[in-house]
Amino acid sequence: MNLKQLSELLGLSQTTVSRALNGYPEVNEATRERVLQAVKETGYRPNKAAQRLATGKAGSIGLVMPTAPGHQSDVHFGEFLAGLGEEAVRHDFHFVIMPADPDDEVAALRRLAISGNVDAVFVAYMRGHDPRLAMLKSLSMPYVVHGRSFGSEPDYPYLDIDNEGAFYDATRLLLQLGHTRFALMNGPMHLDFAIRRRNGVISALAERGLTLEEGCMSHALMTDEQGLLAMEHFLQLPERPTAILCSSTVLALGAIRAVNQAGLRLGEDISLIAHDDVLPLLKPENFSVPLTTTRSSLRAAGVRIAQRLIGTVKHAGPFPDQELWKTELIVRASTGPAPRP
Amino acid sequence: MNLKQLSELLGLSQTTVSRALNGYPEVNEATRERVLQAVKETGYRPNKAAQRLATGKAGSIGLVMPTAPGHQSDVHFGEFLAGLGEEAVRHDFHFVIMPADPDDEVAALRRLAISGNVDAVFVAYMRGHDPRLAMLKSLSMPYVVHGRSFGSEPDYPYLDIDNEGAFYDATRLLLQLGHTRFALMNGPMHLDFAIRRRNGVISALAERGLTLEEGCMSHALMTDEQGLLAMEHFLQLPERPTAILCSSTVLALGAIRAVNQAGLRLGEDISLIAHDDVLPLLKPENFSVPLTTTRSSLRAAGVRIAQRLIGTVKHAGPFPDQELWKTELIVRASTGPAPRP
DNA sequence: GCGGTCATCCAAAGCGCTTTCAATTATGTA
DNA sequence: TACATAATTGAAAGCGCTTTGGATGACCGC
Repeated sequence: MNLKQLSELLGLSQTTVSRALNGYPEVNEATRERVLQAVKETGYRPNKAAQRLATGKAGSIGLVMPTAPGHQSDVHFGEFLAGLGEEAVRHDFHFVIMPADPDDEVAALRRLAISGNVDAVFVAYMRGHDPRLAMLKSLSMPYVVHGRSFGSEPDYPYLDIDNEGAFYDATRLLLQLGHTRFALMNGPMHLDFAIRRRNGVISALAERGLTLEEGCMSHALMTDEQGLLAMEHFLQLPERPTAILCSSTVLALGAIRAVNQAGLRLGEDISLIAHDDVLPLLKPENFSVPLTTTRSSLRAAGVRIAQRLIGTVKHAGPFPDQELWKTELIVRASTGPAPRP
Repeated sequence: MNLKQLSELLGLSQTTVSRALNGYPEVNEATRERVLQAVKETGYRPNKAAQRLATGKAGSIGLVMPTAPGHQSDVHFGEFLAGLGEEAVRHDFHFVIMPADPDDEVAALRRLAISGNVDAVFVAYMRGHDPRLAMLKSLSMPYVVHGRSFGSEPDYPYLDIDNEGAFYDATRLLLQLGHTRFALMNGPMHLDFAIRRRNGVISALAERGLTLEEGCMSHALMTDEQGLLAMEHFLQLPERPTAILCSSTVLALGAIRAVNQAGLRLGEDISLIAHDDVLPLLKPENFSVPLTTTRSSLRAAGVRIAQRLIGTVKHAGPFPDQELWKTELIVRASTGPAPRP
């Protein structure tokens, strides 16, 4: 069933039927009713491809999913997607996901954008001086970035959390508890959030005249294995750190395993604060020693970004171009006073 | 830049350019070279919407993502998606993800299929007597199902793992170790895999004249919390089970927490075998007591399903309609001889 | 009774591509 | 040399929808 058939069935022109369907005012209410009724009976659905060709609108937002044979799928990604989805479903939008090799993201993003398959794109895993920004700006397609790009002019639409503030506050808490030997277990160094978190830690330490040694910093993929390795390394240092800042509860998972294996007690010998993206799988309160965390829901960020993207496409009101969310610092049992030497 | 402009630029007809681009044989090689060169220089990309309208092919596969405000995002889903993506990227396919309320999946699937946005669909989280099967069959669109539907005629294309066999074998192993009191921690009862796994356990037990009490079975969402709750319940039974079969490493996470909290030792007081979907986040060998598991990679299943789907759309050779993968039973430290009474 | 305003509706022109049917030229064959 | 055959290329007809630019009456005020 297509428009032509439907209009013939009704004895109307395609024009009128199309207008009735799309809520144009210049069609008689009685006629509109008749059309709507016929749609119900026949189960007519407009062909999206044709609609898109005619209007240029696709009703979908696009994103690039980094993936490769060896590439670990990222829980964070799934959680974010769930947030996007939650909002998209309310507006009858869908996503187009373009899987791409992580090395090929710029090109993949461009392909996606000019494919005509999407009305807007969303970009995550921002890096310092991210090359995608220039590309996005040249594209004249709505976009929102999750995170920011350190070193780039902040003149693009983004939603980010205050990573620096979060880790600054967390570090201050540990300082107040008397800790003096710190270590930071971070995400890959080229990623924006990792840069800012490190800066947060460093500036809080600097206020007390402390510094973060190179050996007390790890930058790695946020997997539990890397957490284990990093922590094992920290624990073997001559001046073993007593305060650990950790960029993810996933890293914390491995880190705590290392702590246990070393026969140390979390919250007593070692204090640890992790950033919590509110992954359903990894609740900080469910760790054997509940984790002190800086919290910000990744899923909520997904919802918000979808809102902004879809809103922009639909020309529904203006949206703030830049949003910076504060995180919460939630104290649980994994932090305690620095052990007496 | 569109086809018309490109063809004018080249002094050729749209027909010839189109054919050159799509690899038709009836175009002179020299001409084809010239066209390809021009494409490079101009950066021309065919408009997908137009292509789709003309051919009816979309170059994408669709799937429904269950999601809702309260709905927990599922790690299993993300992992599967990664597998699909890995294969899709090789063929320049993308996905269209339609987020939908879990109660609305049949309708969402239908909408997706007839939207014209996808060439094939994929369906997961199969249930007993799944109503989506009838719908899919009526659709005349290629599809592959992950899992099967207990109680339905197996005349649809699927990829499944031998859930019954896996849990049968696991149960037998525990029987051989001398266990006699069993419990099963399963996924939601309406899901096909849960039904089959339960049957596997029951039939292995039956061979020894044993049965699985109603109280020794839990059917719940596969989250660590549910694992904790279920295990706490099991541990309070008068005849406490010593052998636990567990449908997911995620459930096991919570279950083991309960075991530890009760002061029991895994692998000694309690033996546990979990099914391992090979989630990067949850490696059985990284548990404090490494887990004995039945293993089958969810990601590999994703890759394979994408292969079949894309292959079918591209008319690339015939594919087996039904595949049943065996699982591996890998013994680690979480299983041991039944404790002496 | 006439120009003017509304309220409705329609014919037809795209949107950018693929594909059928035909035309044109080059190549071989008798 | 004349004719069948193969190799290339094009014109034009869709694919199913939206939208522009009129029609066609009905209704009004003068």
